[in-house]
Formats: sequence, C-alpha cells, structure tokens
Amino acid sequence: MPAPRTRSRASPPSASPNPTSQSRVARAAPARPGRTRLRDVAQAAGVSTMTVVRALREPDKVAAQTLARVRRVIDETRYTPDLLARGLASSRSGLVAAVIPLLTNSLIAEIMQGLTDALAPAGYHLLLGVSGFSAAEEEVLVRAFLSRRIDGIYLTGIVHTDETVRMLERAAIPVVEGGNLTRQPIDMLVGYSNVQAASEVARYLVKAGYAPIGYIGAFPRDNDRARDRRRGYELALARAGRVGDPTLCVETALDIDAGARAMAKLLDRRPKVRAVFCSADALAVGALFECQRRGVAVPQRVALAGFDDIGIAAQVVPALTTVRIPRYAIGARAGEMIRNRLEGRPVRRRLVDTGYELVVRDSA
Amino acid sequence: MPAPRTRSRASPPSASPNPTSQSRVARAAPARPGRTRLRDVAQAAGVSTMTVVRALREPDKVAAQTLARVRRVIDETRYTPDLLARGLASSRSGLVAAVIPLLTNSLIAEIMQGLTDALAPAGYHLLLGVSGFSAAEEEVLVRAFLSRRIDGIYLTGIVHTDETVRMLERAAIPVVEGGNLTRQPIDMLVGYSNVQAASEVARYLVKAGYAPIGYIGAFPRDNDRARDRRRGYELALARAGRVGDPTLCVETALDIDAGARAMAKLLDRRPKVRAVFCSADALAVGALFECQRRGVAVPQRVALAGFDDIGIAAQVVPALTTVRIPRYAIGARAGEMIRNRLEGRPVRRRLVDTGYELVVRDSA
DNA sequence: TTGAAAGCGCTAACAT
DNA sequence: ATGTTAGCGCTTTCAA
Repeated sequence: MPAPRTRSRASPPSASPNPTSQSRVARAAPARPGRTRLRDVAQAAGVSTMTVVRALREPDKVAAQTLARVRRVIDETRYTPDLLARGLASSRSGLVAAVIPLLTNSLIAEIMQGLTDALAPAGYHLLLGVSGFSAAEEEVLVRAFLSRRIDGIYLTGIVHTDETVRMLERAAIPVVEGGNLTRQPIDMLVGYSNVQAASEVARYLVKAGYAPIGYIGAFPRDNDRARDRRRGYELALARAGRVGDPTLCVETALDIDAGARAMAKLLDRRPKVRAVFCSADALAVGALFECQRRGVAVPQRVALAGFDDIGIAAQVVPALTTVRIPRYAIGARAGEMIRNRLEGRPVRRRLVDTGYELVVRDSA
Repeated sequence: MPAPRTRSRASPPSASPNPTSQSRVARAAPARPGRTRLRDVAQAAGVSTMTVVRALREPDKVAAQTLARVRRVIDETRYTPDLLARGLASSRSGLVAAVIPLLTNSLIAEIMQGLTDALAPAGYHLLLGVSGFSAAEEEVLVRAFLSRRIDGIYLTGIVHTDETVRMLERAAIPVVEGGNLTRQPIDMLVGYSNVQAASEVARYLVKAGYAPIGYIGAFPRDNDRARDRRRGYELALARAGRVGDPTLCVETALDIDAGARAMAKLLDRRPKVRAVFCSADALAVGALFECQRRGVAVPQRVALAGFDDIGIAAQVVPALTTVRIPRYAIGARAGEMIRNRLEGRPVRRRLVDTGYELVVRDSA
C-alpha cells in the first residue's frame, strides 16, 4: 500500500450520538480496498473534498500551502479520479461513440484514426460499435451507448432508422454524420457528395471513350454511400445517352475477394466490357487481380477505376484511377466538431463539404 | 426491417443543457427532464424501485399482475437504465478496453472485429485506445481506462511498461495479451510464436535455395511481434550457417507504401537479393508492387514471403507465400476469455497458443 | 480561501 | 413477494 489510508468514514450528517444509527458498522469498511478516493485524499491532507477538487482543477484558487499538501498526498496515494462517479455526478461521461459498418476497411479505419486523434488529447474516450451495415443494428448500438450517457457520437453515413434519429435528437448531444451529404443532417455532418464524385469518375470513363462501362459496387442496403455511388454512375451514363444495363452491374460484399469474384462474374457475363467503375478501391483492387490472373490487360483491354484512394490505390500496378477523399480528415474534423460543441465553442459550419478529387492514374 | 427514414427535423439539439437550473426544488423535479429514471417507473407503477429492478432482472420473482403493470410503464416511458449509475453502484462498468498500436492495419482490425463480436452479445462495450506502437502511450491509455473502471482489457503484444503491468495487476481485472507468446503473461494470453513462425518461413526460403535472403520488417521498438519475427529470420539463417548481414535488412513503418520504399532501398543496395522475407503482408504486398514497377519478376528474380495471411495475400498476383495466423479468432478468443472470467466461469487455459500455418503460394 | 450538504440513478443488504 | 435504506465516489450549490 503506497500510503497510510485510514478508512474511517466521516460521521453521519446529523452526527447523532444515537448508537442505533451505527447498526451498519460493517459499511465503514471500504468496498474496494485498493482504491484511494477523493475523500481519502482530503482526509489525509486535512481538508475538505472540495479543496481537493479545487487543487485539481483550479489550483490558483487554493492557498499555496494547502495546495502543496494536497498535491503531496495525491502523489503519494496515486489518486486517480473515478470517472464513473464523476460522470454520474456531472452528467458528462467523457465518452464519445462511433458506429461504423465494419472495422476491416481501410477507409473506415482511417476515419476512426482521425476521430481518436482529435478526441484523445482532450481526454475523450472512444466507444466503438460495429453495425455490419445494418441500420437496425446501429439503432441497437445507439440505444445502448445513449444509456451510457455518451457525450457525443459519430455515425457513418446518413441512413438511420427513425428511432435512431429520434433518440439522438432527444438526447441533445452533438452528433456528426460522416461520409456523405444531406441537407438535413441529424445535427452536424462532414462529408462529400458521393453521387457527384461517382458520376465524375463515370463521366471520365465515358469521355475517355470506353464502352460498355460496367459497375461493381457494395450492397446498397442501409449503405447510402454505396447507393449514391451507383446513382452517380447511372447518372453519368444516362447523361451520355447510354441506357442502364443491369447485366453490367454487380453488387457484392466489401472486400478484395468479393471484388475479384465480382469481376470474374462480370467478365464471364459480359466478356466485352471495356471499363469497370468500382465503388470502392478494395473492390477495384480485387478486380485488378482477377484481370491479372486471367491475363486481361489493364487498361488496354479493360480499364478500371476505383473510389476512396486508399493507400494501396497508388501502389498497385497499374496504379488506380480513383477519387481521393480526405479520409483521415473526415474523422479528425468530426472529432473537432464534437469537441467544439462539448467545450462550448461555437461551431461555425454544421455542414462540412470536404469535397473530393478525381485522381487519374494508369488503370483508366 | 427498420424503415428508411424521411428527413424532417425540427430544431437542432442544443448541446448545452439548460443553464437555468432549478436551484433546489428537492427530489420532485428531475434534473434531466428528458430522462425517465427507475424511480419514475416505480412511482408510476405504484411499486418500489426494487420491484422494478426485479421485474427487469428476475421477472419470475414478481407477481404476474405487478410485472405486467411495471412492464407497461417501462414500455410507455421507454425507460432505459443509466449505465453510469449502475456501474457506480455495482462496481462493474460493462466496459472492456482494447489498446492497439494502430487502427489502419488489416490484421489488427480483424482481431478487433473478433473481440467486439465476442463481447457485444453479452452487453459489453468496446473502449478503444490507439497507442501508436508506444508502450508509454499504452500506459497513459491503460491508466485512463482503469479510472473508468473497465471490467477487462485486451492488450496488443507482450511488451508493456512496468507501471502498466503494476496498475493492471493491482486492478485485478481480466487482462488478455494477444498476438505473441510469453511464459509470464500479466494474466491471460492468446497468441502464437512469432519467432518460430518467422523462422519457419525463413527456413522455407533457405531450403528452396534462395540466397541471399533479405528482410523487410516493421520497426521493432515497443513491438515484440516485429522484433520476434526478425529474430526468427536471423535464427533460421544462422542455423543454415549464413551470417547475418545488416545491409540485407530494412526496417520501416507498417504500411504498403513503406513496404514499397523499403523494397526499393533493398534492391538499390543489394541488386542481387534473391528472396525477401517481409514481416507483414502489408509490407510484402508493397514490395511486390515495387518489383512489378521495376520489372523485377516475382518469384523468378526475387522471391517474396509475407506474414499474417491477410485477405489480399491470396489475391495478389503472384499469390503470396505467407504464414496464416487465426486473425479473427485471436480477438474472439480473447473476448471469450474475458467474458468467462467476468461471468464467473472457469478459464481452463490462461495461455492459448493458437499456432500458425505456413502457406506456400506462388511468390516464393 | 474553504467547507457542508445534497444529490447524480442505480444496486444491494436487510427487512417485512 | 415487496419495500427500506444506505451507499457507490464524485460534483455542485450555497454558505462562511
């Protein structure tokens, strides 16, 4: 034991000499023997708990002498505040939640990295929930997180159940939706137009003269980014006067393997496909590998374009034509917005459009 | 199926709670207008709080009539327990922490996915901390998490500061270290021998007749997995009677770009390197792409081997020879071990060696 | 500059 | 089967 801690509890409020009130003497013994409480520090330093609190948070409002004494005790006892108790008393848990569709995705991971990096220095901790692309599951997570009294939350995308929105509005905590645009976010938002970005890629392919242009994308169910990217693709083709052709489109899970399988399917079904727009780099990379395995030259026989510009995009050979979005920055910005609100600073813009950038490389 | 919602919002939630606090109107006026408390439910149902608690947790110990009444009130008021308060009262937060070196790594992400999947169904929530491969930073995180009264914790690797270990032992909560082996874990452990696995790969390269064999690995500082993998490589070479050659080894950051740059460096420095063992697939994949850019045939001119068998390893062309480790299972198993302890079930084995498997593909 | 008292919303030991 | 009571360890008025 680092320091002598006498665990004698202060006498009850009324300090009545009535011995009957002492019937529960056993309670005097601390439930958690190892842990120093604020009260212990106060007692050891011969001050009230409030003085300790002040010593901790407003040191200049405490007499130098007292301060020194308190600090010594704190060091000796290695006192650390109980954040649960603080949360209960102050109604601020210091917890910020994030609900993401899956963890094993480079884009999402980078956003989360940005989020923690923005939050951690301010002492906020990250409560992470994985929804598996299900709005219903997201709702379950949000409900649970809310009952933990989270101070703020980051949500992936803009599609949520009504109940999720209702709960969040009722909770009146800062909410940031990330990765897409909408005019009516629940609260705040940082993203970019997936429709526009995707249509820009598709338009690029059209202008480059590729035809027909296929599409490989993630399942759009409860995934607004995937949905909007497909819309963007269709929009661009329509504008070019091309009819949509379902046999040119494959929807699948979101990983490299799935991308490869989707490409295989597409090549089998439409051997003459001349270019493929993939709604995520992971898919595009998988597609590229499938082409390599089949000896299908990229971009000579099939051009490939991706989306997100994750790290591997610039490294594969040929390097991937894609759309760069500020991956890390989305998370970091979201974290800042949440912090600003939590710390009483004004949030200039509730809707942040980060924009995107078409990156033309070698694959298309 | 959750209804895709229509966006029609009223006023935005204001972050700051009403500053016009009702001074001290006694217990009658709830401090948080929006939130139903246990007491409110009890009152509305005309029972004591304990009865509500029982209705919630031991329904069969409550009279059917009473139960029905309580349940109705709970539904009507949409009561959800305050987990902070529960945690404080019960000394169990329901929070499990994980400290990982970085988020943007496929292997780590998969382990985390396994961990949440094992924990979430039991109602435990994941507190995520990113240490950036720094034991000191890990210590800071552990200290903070401990003051949140986490119920358990997952730690990446087996290298920690003394203080980290001390705090954890003192806290007496279930601790699982993951991803490597040691005889003296803090508490529990689930991993495999990185030394052995790496030396097995290197030995494979040796036996295949490649020489010289280079090495590209992650910085070993505070990273026991990287350190041990390099040891394994050196061990295998030594056993084959080859002398270690520093100019054949490059240590770098842990991502695809870095892998590519490291390979470039190695090829420039030792143009005749015949095979390269990369201590992570991400590095191997980067190295492969660099070879492709330079027209260096793999495996004809340079053979490449990786480690981890992440998804992309089987997809790149040529497919990567690597070591398969049960990525997802490590996290899932760790989660189970923590749960078992928390729920009073005996933990049969505190040390779980998951093993590994050499996967020979085309790159070496 | 310092302290006292009253909770935060829940659980748990002890009644009845 | 149901209720009473005393906390969990901290913050927060209000008072001195």
